[in-house]
Amino acid sequence: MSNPLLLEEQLCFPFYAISREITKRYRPLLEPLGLTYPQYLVMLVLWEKDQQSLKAVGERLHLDSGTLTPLLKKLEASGLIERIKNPADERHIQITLTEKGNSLRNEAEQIPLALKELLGVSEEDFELVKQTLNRLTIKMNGTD
Amino acid sequence: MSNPLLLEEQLCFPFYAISREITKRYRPLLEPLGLTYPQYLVMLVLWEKDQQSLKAVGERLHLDSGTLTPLLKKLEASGLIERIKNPADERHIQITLTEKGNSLRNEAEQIPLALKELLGVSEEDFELVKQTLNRLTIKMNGTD
DNA sequence: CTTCATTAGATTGTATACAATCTAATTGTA
DNA sequence: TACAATTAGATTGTATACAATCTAATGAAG
Repeated sequence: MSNPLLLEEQLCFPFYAISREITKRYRPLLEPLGLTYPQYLVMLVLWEKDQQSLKAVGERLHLDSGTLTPLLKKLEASGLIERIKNPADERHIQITLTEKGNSLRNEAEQIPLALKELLGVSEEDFELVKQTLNRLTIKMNGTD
Repeated sequence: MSNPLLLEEQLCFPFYAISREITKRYRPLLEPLGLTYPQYLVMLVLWEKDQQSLKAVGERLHLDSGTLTPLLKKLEASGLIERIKNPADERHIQITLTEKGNSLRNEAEQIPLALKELLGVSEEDFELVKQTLNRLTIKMNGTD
């Protein structure tokens, strides 16, 4: 029986390491767009569906207001989004893409393919990993 | 052809989300030991092999001095490690476990199993994911 | 022996994460 | 209608990450 405290035995570590590695490889692709990786994720969510509340975006990305409030303010300062209180319920803010935020989508469209090439992962591996992770996510959520 | 900018189409996002979710689930297990998750990883590395330089630990965890210096100072403040300049080459610091740091290992030994149960991942899934990720790591490193 | 390049850590500045708390707005209910 | 509970965001405080820069120590070449 091997040492259960070996780094390689932990499921956690590969996720931690790979996640950071991927983020790092996004950087040069996102820099021309003026986005960080979490900011890019927020933009993805908004490009899918404009005009969402902070809470809705947060649920999609599993991020709370402590993370999103400053991040959204930065995107607002960059002129990509607007944060407007919902008149119907002033507790909500509506996050809306600006013209600039919308058109940034065109440039972003090249990123997924460019990243795949940067990672050097084959299409089969890509699909295998995606499916494996989806299974894992479902299982993990099941214990919530 | 589906939208390549869909969040679910990104390989990146599951890693990002799962990695943070796992870290979150470690928290209640590590809190009694007075460790954060990255601090726990450093301790794992030191329990494997005591007396390493910051650089060696960093290479194992893919972390640089910008992250490790403050983290190691916290572990030192907790009395778990010592940071001593190597007399043979004063550019290196030797990171050494204290008595307390060594004995913490006994309490840590229960954590991997406890986490597995917390995640609710079957042994087969656990192995499948581990192998899939190892393959991916190799591929990714291949492009370095 | 000196000087220049290299190396290991430390430091600085920016950007997340996230628990905990706070505040204002809304809702449920006696 | 009052008023407690709930809810959405904002704020605060702590702990990473990491690029970029700095510093001190070592090594290499002339």
